[in-house]
Parts: sequence; structure tokens; C-alpha cells
Amino acid sequence: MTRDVRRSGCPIGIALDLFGDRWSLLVVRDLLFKDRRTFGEFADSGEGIATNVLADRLSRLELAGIVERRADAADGRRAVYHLTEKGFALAPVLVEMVIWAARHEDTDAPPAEVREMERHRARFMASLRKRWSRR
Amino acid sequence: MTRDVRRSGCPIGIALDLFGDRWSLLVVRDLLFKDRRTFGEFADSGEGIATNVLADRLSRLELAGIVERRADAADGRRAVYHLTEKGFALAPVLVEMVIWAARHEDTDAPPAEVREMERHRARFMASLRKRWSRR
DNA sequence: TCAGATAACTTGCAGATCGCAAGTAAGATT
DNA sequence: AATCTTACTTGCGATCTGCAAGTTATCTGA
Repeated sequence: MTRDVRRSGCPIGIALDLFGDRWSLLVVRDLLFKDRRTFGEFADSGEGIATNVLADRLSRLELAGIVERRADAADGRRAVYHLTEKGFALAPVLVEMVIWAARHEDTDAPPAEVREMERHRARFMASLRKRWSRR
Repeated sequence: MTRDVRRSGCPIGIALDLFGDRWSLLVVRDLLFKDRRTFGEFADSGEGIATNVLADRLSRLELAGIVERRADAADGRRAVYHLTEKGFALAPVLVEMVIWAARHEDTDAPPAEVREMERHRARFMASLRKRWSRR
């Protein structure tokens, strides 16, 4: 991923500079919807990201201020990742992606949940924020 | 881009299989917000996509049913691309990306327009749909 | 009518990135 | 002390990207 230069001032271009690839948003998804927080949990999240690529994405996301890395006080080996406010603010993007994919592709998303997030976006966002805020 | 296999049933994973890269959503953006419709217009859209990559992305987007390619009746050289309904349905994803980037990065997006799309999402979507429907 | 232009790609190639397997280093567990 | 776990890093072949230069079909102006 060669995007160390910002190629335009277009907000979509800039966003894609930061997370326009196969993996970055999957990490954000893990942090937002699943309760995965560690390197190992991301690596085992089922889609088969290579560990070198995962390490690269985590450091890019951290550099972008989307993710924050904290050392685990209880276990010195462990690093715990969290979404920053800026990272959490990507939730609407992910929610719209889920709604889109659920409608137009064949997914595993439970239809009831998708309908809930679609019809009561604000309520759903509030519940996400609640979970996120006790990070 | 090697994503000819669907790696999971996760809606976000599936969405990223289809457009998780640096360029695909920029083509959708050009079709949705700018009025670019031809290969040459996409190629000259400023972010510097290589023509071989553009050709690849257009054919993938077409295969995914996001974009439709039509021969121009008036000019036999020209191909005109359009968003399908499925492609247009990505508008909320792009809108949320614009809002996110405008708030968290330094972009060229006019603040007034961003505020408009943020405070009156439904109205903004309706105006986009109107433009799109006379495609 | 025919010699350019033009549009939409395709090709070739070097360099960057990816996926995979196998390390490594530091800290925890037994 | 030996082993396990966790978070990475390294090496390498395969794939993808960016860049420049074609190619083909169609249009346009003299």
C-alpha cells in the first residue's frame, strides 16, 4: 500500500488513502462489532489476514489516529487495541456497508438485526457508542 | 486484486471483496457526485489512476452489477458508464465517508455542503437520486 | 475520401505489495 | 528451567501496481 502522499483534497480520496484496502476496515469492524482487541484475535478472525499485513495495517491505523495501542498492564506480552473517537466515528460508514451488502449480496447478516439498524439508525448508533465508551 | 473467492459471509468482508481497494469507490464517486461517465473522464479525474487498473476496476464493478457499460449511440468509440440501482445504493456509504473525512481530516469539501448532507441526509439523498434517475 | 485525431482499452516491464511459512524476542506459566 | 503464549518480523515466490507505449475502431475536417 503506497499512500504516503495525499493525492487530492477530495474527502473520499483521503478516506481511501487511509483505509481503502482489503483489511483495514475489517480491523475496525472487529473492534466495533465483535469484541476483538488483540493481535491474535484479529489474526484469527476468520478471513485469513497474514500476520505481516496485519501488523502493517495496525501501525497505519494507529498512525492515522483511528486505533490506539495500549500495553496490557496485567500481561506484559499483550497489546490491546481500541478505537479512538475518530475511529469510532467510522461506525456510520460500516453500518451503511452492512445495510448495502445485506440487501444486495448473499450475506450471513441476520435480517432482523439489519432491519433494526436500518430503521433505527440512531438507536443502533447509540448502543454502539455505549459499548464503545466503556472501552 | 485477488478476490475471486468469497472469504466469509460477513457483509463487510463481502463489500470489501467488491470494492475494498484504492480506486473502485473513486469511480463510484465520479459517477455519483461528479458527472463523469466515460473512461477518459475517469482517467483524468485527478488522482492518477493507471489506465490498465481503471480498465480492470470498471470490468470488476460491471461484473459485480454496480456499474453498467453502454455503447454510445451517437459515437461508436465511446462507452458510457452508469451506476445501477445497486451501485447507486452505495451513496449512503460514500456520504458517510465524506462526512467522516470532512470532520477528521483536512479536506477540500465545502463545509456548508457537508453540513447540509449531514443535517439533512434524506433531503440530500433525494437530490442525488433525482440526478441519478435521469441517467 | 483520406489523413489525422480521439476513445477505449491492452501490453510489457520494473518495482511494490501480498500471502505463506518460518522465525524471534519478551513475558507468563508450570 | 523448560515450555507456552503473544506480538510481531523475516524471507521469498507470486501477484498486483504504476508508467509508458502500443493497438484498434471510429470519427472529423480539409
